[in-house]
Amino acid sequence: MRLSTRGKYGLYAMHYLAQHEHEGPQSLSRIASVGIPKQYLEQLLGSLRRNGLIHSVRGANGGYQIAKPSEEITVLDILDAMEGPLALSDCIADDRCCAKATKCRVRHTWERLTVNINRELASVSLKDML
Amino acid sequence: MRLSTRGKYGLYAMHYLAQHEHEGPQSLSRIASVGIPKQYLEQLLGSLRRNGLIHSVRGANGGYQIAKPSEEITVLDILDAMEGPLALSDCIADDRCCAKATKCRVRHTWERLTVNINRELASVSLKDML
DNA sequence: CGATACCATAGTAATCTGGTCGGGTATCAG
DNA sequence: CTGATACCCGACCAGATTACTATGGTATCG
Repeated sequence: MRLSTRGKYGLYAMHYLAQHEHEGPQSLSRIASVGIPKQYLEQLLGSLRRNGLIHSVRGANGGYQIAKPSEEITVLDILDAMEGPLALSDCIADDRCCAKATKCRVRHTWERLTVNINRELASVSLKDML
Repeated sequence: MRLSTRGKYGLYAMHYLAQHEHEGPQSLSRIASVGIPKQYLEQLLGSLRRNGLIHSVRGANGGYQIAKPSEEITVLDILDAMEGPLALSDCIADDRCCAKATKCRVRHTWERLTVNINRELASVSLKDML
């Protein structure tokens, strides 16, 4: 169970944007300078934007900014945006999968663990990372 | 960030074996009856065995048994065996990756989260799942 | 109007996933 | 001893995902 580079890059990018929270829009090139391939990062920022975590300014002198104060953005928000929600294969995401769902102890266990892990991820904000 | 079927099947299989802890070796076919493709499961049981979570008995009337009492086997043990350890891409697993490692706040954050998530996974034993 | 910089889609090589297949080897029953 | 049972192991394979790259478009500033 490992985090993809999408998640890693997402965290790096958001960390950079939080550092420059009040300095106006930061261009793609600036953000990429922390060590992320530019064109790939462009896609990732698109995901972050569509999930409401950042907003963008087009045109010359444009760039990206975080959409909320850094203490209101959590690691969970970022990872969910970059990799989709934490789930046990398709089973937990889809209620119908396990016919004997209510009797499925494994599933029940995994649901509890998922809640706890998500709480853990939600307990760290961007601001905490600075 | 989702768990693969390897992890799911691993949990199912270990749960089955824990249920039949003192009933002698359980054959591959028996275990597979919970809904896992037989030949695929055979591979997965190999991983569990090489990680010391189960042991096998060859020959007629052979099969698999858990190698330790069910209260000594945790969900973390099983997921680590099936999917490898939780890591942030290759960065956390490999100390040399991040040149400015000590200054890398993102990495530090992720290390703390990893420890907490692992603790969470280690807090549930097979016995708890029964 | 043209340089800057975001937006969107498509392609792509490498890797991973979720299997299947075939041929071993160990053990027990008769 | 022999055959049936059942684990062991490596190879193979189609399809999905990952991590990019490429190209062309659109908005905005000066």
